Amino acid sequence: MAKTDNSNREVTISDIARELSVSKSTVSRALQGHHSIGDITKQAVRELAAKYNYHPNAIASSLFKKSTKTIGVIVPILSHYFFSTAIAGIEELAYKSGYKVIICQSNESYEREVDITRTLLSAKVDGLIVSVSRKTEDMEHFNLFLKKNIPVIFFDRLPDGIESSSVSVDDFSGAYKIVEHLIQQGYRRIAHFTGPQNVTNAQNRIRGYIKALTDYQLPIEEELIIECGFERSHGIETAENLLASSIELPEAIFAVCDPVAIGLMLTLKKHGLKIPQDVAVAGFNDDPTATVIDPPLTTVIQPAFEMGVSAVEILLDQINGNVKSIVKNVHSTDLQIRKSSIKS
Amino acid sequence: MAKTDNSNREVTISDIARELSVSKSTVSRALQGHHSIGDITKQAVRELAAKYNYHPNAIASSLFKKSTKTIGVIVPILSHYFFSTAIAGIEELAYKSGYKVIICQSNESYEREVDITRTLLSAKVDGLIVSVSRKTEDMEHFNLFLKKNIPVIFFDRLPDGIESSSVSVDDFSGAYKIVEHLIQQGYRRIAHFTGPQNVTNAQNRIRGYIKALTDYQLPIEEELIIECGFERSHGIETAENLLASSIELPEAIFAVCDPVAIGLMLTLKKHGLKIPQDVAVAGFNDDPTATVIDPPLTTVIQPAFEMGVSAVEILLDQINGNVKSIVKNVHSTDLQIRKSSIKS
DNA sequence: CTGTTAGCGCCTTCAG
DNA sequence: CTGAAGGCGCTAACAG
Repeated sequence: MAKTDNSNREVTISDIARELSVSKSTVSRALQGHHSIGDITKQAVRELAAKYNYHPNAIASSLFKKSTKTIGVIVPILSHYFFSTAIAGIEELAYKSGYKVIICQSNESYEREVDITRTLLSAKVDGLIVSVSRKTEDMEHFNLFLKKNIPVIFFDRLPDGIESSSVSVDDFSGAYKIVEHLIQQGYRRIAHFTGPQNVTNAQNRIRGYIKALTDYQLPIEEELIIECGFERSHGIETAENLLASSIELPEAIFAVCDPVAIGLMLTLKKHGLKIPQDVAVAGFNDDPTATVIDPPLTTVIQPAFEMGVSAVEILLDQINGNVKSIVKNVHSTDLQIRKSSIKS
Repeated sequence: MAKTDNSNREVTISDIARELSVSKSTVSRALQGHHSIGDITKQAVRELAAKYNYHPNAIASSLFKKSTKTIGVIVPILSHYFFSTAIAGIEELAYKSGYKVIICQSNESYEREVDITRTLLSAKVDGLIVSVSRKTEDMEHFNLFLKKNIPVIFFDRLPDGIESSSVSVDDFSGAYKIVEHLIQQGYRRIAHFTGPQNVTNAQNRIRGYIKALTDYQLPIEEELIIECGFERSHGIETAENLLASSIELPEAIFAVCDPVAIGLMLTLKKHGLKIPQDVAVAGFNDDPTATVIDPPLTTVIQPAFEMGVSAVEILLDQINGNVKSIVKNVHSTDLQIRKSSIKS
């Protein structure tokens, strides 16, 4: 118990070096299994490190190496199934690749998103994976990363006006396929509960919807394209408004995502309407609730977990300089037909 | 373009200092709004910092300050509603308090959990919030944090044999209340689909179940306490096994959590059984699916988001040394009675 | 009000 | 095969 015994200090390579009467460099090299270190030394260093519960200070190492082995992730909201599943995929590959994941939620606020990017820039993340908030129009805060050569991968919601890699699903064709399916079932007057219009995936789903109607020579009725949010509560609200309005009830409704479709179905059922007899419903996402509701919901499968994995794959390629060019990864979608859309 | 122009280097306080012909300390102080710096200097420094998109290197600062403003979070699986919602609460308060959150999922693997703690120890997180994997029996890896005076808060699933603060719900009384409700509805033969037994909350729910039966002088039938996992698939499997077995169908089933209850209900319905007429069902969690299934599921509300917030509150208190002693935060639960358990 | 100095813990040339 | 030295970017005494 010398007076230098600062009992509550972390053990460092210096401590180990001193005790073993070798230099810090030797310890450092031994710890990382450098070939040019004698086996006896290596062994001794490792034993002492284990004995003292030594854990390398990744902060110090990052400072030197200019790489934190950390990736930042920004999503609008963590508790949504799609996002939490995508993050599970992100974390999975990141973990296997030795990367840590810092997660942040923008709560759909532009200001918070900007603030988060500042924090992440300071944290010196090696890369960024983002699904932008629906309030975000200006993309300068992401450009800061690109200027500093920190790769940014956008997923699900892609921003306009910034050139960077992305992972998404083919929203257009997914929407097209599901609307086509409704048409083929014999539904003619098909409404669409759409998402906020500054979010690209919502735009693309509308386009798919319109294209399908057009291809099948059905009229596009403006009043049947109704703006809505992404949540169940928005689906309920929009459905209530529709039922209270003078608009004649459509034969089928394609909702921008499953939570909205679920809200819609609950509302229809509450009003005594039968699905699909009175109104057919289709969603997007294949949320776990889709198979729970009665009747089960027809939807488009969006591979959330795999999208997260893809985002990390692309990100690591860019971090490691394997790929310089911009990659636009578009996952294909699968139609999942269930009873909510089957004309009996 | 002097030859020292390393164009792709990050701007540091040294660069700003040089350009302004002041010392690094002055820049550092100006940036953090130190009172003893002249307004003109301060102004000049800030303008230049903004012009160069300067972002303080939090890594360097952490190295000096021995605090990373980062908290580590370990959960078994990210994509479960309870966990993703709890994490949303964690992130919310952490963000407001200037902390970053590193999330990791153990995938219910003990080895991975241990490995993650090593990474987090190296990352020098200021604190840890954990829901242990169901395979975890040995807690030494968490003791390492406590030995180094890094606070650890356990939530939801509390480990045996380690003294640390925790956030949980009163699983015992939640289970007691819901079983009592079933009894009061007139159900007598009540089964319980329980969770893995090395997880404390599952244990406590069993205890609540048994206590309620005992208090109402109903027999405890071993064959009606059936071990199950925490997922919908486990509920389906366990329900199928029960239906295929020689055990007489109970009047009501209390499932350890909503996903299991949902799996159970889907299976019962598939077999043409009516809920609650043939079998009543109750769950735990108030998952979003509970209000979607028909009939809506009676459950116990567990305030996931608030639990996350509480965990961070306690953690920050301990990090800041405000509270040294161990805090056991137990949230109370609320019974949410819906049609799945109402005797008609 | 500002500058000088000395690290935080680690890694990697460059010498032996 | 090993050691010495310097520095990553920032901060906080300690001096002016």
